[in-house]
Amino acid sequence: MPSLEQQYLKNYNIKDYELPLTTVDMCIFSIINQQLHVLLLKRNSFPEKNKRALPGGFIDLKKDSNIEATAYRQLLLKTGIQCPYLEQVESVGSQSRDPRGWSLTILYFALIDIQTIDQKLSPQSDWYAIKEAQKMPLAFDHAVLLTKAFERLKSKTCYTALPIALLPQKFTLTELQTIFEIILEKKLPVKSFRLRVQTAKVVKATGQTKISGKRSAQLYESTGLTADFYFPRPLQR
Amino acid sequence: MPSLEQQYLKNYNIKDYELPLTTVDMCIFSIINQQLHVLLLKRNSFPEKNKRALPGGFIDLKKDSNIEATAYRQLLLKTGIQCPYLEQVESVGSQSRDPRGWSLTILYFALIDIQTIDQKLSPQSDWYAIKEAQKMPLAFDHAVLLTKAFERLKSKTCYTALPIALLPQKFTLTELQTIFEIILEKKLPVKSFRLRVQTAKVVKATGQTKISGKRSAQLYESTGLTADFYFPRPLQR
DNA sequence: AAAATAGTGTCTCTTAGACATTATATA
DNA sequence: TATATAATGTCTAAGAGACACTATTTT
Repeated sequence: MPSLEQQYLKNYNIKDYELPLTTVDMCIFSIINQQLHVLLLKRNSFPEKNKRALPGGFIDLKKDSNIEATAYRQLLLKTGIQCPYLEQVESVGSQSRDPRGWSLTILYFALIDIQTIDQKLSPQSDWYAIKEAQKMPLAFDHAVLLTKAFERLKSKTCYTALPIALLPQKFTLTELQTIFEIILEKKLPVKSFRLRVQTAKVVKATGQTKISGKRSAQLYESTGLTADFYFPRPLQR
Repeated sequence: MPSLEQQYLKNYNIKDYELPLTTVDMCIFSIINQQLHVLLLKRNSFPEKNKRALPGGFIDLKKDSNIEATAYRQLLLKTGIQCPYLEQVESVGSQSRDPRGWSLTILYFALIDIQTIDQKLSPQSDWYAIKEAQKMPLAFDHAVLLTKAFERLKSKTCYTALPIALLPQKFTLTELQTIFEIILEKKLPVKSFRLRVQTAKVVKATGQTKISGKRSAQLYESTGLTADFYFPRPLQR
């Protein structure tokens, strides 16, 4: 004989309740040509057909065992890459953000190094410089989402070494500093930047050097402490 | 003649898609008897009947125009209060967290001063000290949610003046420091704490004093900068 | 006066930021 | 050798943390 709880669950029907349309949207950031870029897709179906949108889509209750799985699936689908830095930003939901009805999106951002993926993007997707993307009329409330994700990235750049995820495995400290400067949209003092990352042990020298411009530079790599390391003092905004 | 997009929306039926069960759950924090407490409800229906759970519930697509509205509605329903500090923590969703099916919750935390509400709680709800609550077998994954919310509170206590929201409008600096110490579970140096909050201008003296113990103390109040102010240097964890 | 709580003085240490200087590679 | 880029030296300022000290109230 089934328990009361088993009976309850047997009779429970999800379709009896009205639920919000739930999606996962992603800001995939990468540095291209010394500028922060974001991946946008041109929508080829209604609603908001032909407008640019953040990559994303519905949670697939069959395929995705949790929301992060949805995010990784979308990322793989759109960029062909498997394991970048992924972070949940926040969830935005309202009656009005999608004409199809009450809808909710869980916003993530990803940091990738575009050089390390040779995968060709779908013809619908393209990289846009943040500043350009923020001027374009994006689908739904994606302009707001983009700003939220960008703000989070800027904010975390002030107190973590997160931007390392935007570089190839080996990089020079000048390259790293440049990435920080691109994100924060301001110059940083060389000496204290180097002291900061080196005393924090978020990078270690590889012994190798890189000859790109004039004098060759030391190549560094992440120590792997990046994800959870917080600098003792944040950079000024 | 309707446009193609209008036709698409007319034929669009939400019920054609499988959607996650979406709820908003809340950690309502308050200081009682010099300890951080959280409001828990005893569930009186399946599933997880009779277990303690965080207050929360389904988004009401008719009543709630956005997710924050759901959070405020739940808060009013459970505590009778209207305008405390409310912050979204994160969203957690998976196949397995609820026996009814794929479910998603958007987790918020609220900070209230229990003294300022004379509202009686429903007989199902009760305050538990964090340490006690973390030892109890909570419904669903609410133990994990509780820990996430507590972690966020601790973390923000290190670089903002957020705990002010746990106090009545007027308070002494010693009271404020005590709240910080309760949350961070460690003693703080008196001199630098006072310097910190005063130079940051997150509190201002009211001119009034409070006679509670021996020597009377100055009463301060929030300057309202609390929400977005970040101290230039975080407290150590 | 004693005790308890409120509040200040002063020192050290760390680290961001400013700015000058040196080092090393290429052309 | 000139030049550009890489990297270091040295100083200042701000603020956290430690610890000793003073102030004010009640009993």
